[in-house]
Amino acid sequence: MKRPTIADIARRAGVTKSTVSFALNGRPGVSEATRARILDIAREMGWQPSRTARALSGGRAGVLGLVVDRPARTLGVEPFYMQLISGIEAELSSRDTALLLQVTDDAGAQEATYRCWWAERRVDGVFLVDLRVDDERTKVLAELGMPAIVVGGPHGLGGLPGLWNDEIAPVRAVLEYLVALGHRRIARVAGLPGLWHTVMRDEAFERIARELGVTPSGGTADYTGDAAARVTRRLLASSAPPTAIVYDNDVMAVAGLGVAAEMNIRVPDRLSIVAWDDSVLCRLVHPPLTAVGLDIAAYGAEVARRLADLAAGRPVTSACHATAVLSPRGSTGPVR
Amino acid sequence: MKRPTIADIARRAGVTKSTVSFALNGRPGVSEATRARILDIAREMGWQPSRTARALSGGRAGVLGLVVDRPARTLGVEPFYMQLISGIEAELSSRDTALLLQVTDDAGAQEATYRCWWAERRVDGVFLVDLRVDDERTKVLAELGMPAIVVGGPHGLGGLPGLWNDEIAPVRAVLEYLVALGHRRIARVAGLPGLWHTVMRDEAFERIARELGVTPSGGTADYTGDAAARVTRRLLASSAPPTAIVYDNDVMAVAGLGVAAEMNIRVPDRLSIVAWDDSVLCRLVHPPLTAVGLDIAAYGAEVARRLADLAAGRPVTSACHATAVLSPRGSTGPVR
DNA sequence: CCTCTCAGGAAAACCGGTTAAGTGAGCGCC
DNA sequence: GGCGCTCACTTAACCGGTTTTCCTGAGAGG
Repeated sequence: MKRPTIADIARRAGVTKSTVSFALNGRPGVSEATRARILDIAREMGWQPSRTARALSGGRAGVLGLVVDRPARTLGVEPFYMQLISGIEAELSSRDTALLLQVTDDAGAQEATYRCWWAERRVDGVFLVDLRVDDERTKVLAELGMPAIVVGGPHGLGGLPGLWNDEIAPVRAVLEYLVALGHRRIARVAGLPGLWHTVMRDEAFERIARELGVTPSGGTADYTGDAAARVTRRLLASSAPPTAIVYDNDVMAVAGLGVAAEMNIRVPDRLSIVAWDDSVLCRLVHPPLTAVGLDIAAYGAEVARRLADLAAGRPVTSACHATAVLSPRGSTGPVR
Repeated sequence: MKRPTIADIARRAGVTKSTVSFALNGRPGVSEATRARILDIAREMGWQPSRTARALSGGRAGVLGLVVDRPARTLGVEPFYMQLISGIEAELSSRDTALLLQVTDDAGAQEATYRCWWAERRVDGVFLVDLRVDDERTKVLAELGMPAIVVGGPHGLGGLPGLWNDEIAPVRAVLEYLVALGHRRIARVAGLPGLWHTVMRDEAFERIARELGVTPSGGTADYTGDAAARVTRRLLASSAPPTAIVYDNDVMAVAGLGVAAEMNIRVPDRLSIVAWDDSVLCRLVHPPLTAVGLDIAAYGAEVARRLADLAAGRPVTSACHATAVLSPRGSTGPVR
């Protein structure tokens, strides 16, 4: 009960392997009658092409890779990646391409993973996420000549194409919204320093805040609730505490809300909270969090589309994908 | 600048491909001197075996598959899967095996995916998660003769080995804990009906509650915050509302906490909340949630180990992996 | 000195496809 | 009638490994 191969089909059809291959792939050089007969036999025998054989012969693995290096615990609770992955998946599955996932705790191992995957021809290309400023990985990928797309990063990094989102406009939207509510002391709890979008937002926040006559303050955390809680406690315990805090992801914002509850600071009466990375998490808590978000699954799909094109040899340009929009909910209100 | 193949090594070493293959795989039939020379050359040329070639020749893909069919939005916020995946990953990467992931919204497509993967020899085996009672998938897998392990299900399903956790003892632990705090009206918000562990917990909850003289109540939700919130509102609005609610996952428990806040019901003063599936999410909110949990990453690693063994042809038995433990935190307290 | 044995390595088949090159029949055209 | 052309298909090489079979030469033993 072995699975059928094209050789089996060829034998049954009384032709050769190559004819079968041509017929099954819809290429010219086979008469319609023969083609129909071959297709019938293939269907009847339940033939499916062997991925590995195709990959070996065609030189393409039909697999794209994604390395995520955040500790498992952090990763689990942060919706961003799962949404991105599911968006990528949706696009790839329609293209008959698979996603190879690697979850690491070690940033250094990532480069090694890329080298290994490429050397083994295990993947046709990779998604580069969590781009840092002066990211070494872009150089490695460029050097390897490995198709790669920078998810959330600018163009021109080692010549790799990127797909990013507008990080400036949402910062302005959030600040103008808070200012309109009367807030003048606004803090920002930033995510991992060194990440490209963190730097972008930091810079925009500082600049636009001053422009709007707001006193910016803030701190840095690593996207975990614990770190965000520490920063939030410090901010709220200061002599001139902020009346609004903007968090760089949803997890930290929820943690901030928890700290407010713990300190008996009512939200939004005495403190407004805004989350980046809108997700169900924001609507899970009470009050629901005002958040800046976009359709991450759609973003993932677009990124996947571009990387697939790139891996297939088609040229891909860099682009800005979308601008996150602000969804006001219960966690923000006029300053007392 | 092509990557080196064993043929290149053979040419440089003045031997044949087969000798190189034997040398590189540590098989007998090659003199130590020749072996050392070949290994040197291979290292110098930066040779890496081609996955696809190995897979084609050896008949093994070096890939294990996981199909998760929950909508992207739900999945993203639920830490369980990411932790499981990262545990699986950790184990597999040390075995030089990859994880193929498919995220579906459609339960029906899952069976097709298995068939396709197996026909294309894309994977050597699959993880079967979210086991339902009378699950059709076990039959399909058994029929295909595809190595598979049931994650969180009993033994004997179509002969597939399983690795599950003790679902009974934690139910007893939670109920005894709540009873000791004086609770007599305890509700349970169950997860997706039809899932094996939901049924197990339902049954255990009912039985042990009666045994302890507790009036059980409850409802069913689909693991989403929205559904859990609806059920919670109904429970709390009833004439004899529960003094404690046990939720089948962390996301629903957080939603329940939100509903309590929205209804001005103080936790734990007037309502105690217990979450299954402990995760950072439980410690993110205020008060932090009392939860029943276990090391899911370790569970994933053990499951991966077993499936890898199975795919390699080694016999694997079913087993109970662990018993979740109760971590009391701020969301539970003595009944008023 | 002849044979037997066996290690070390060569040759070739194989896995399941793709693809370039070759072949023979049928046909139109001058 | 011969030439060239196209069509439909065959032959054979190739992808990069693994594995089986076969060959050769050296050393041991009688």
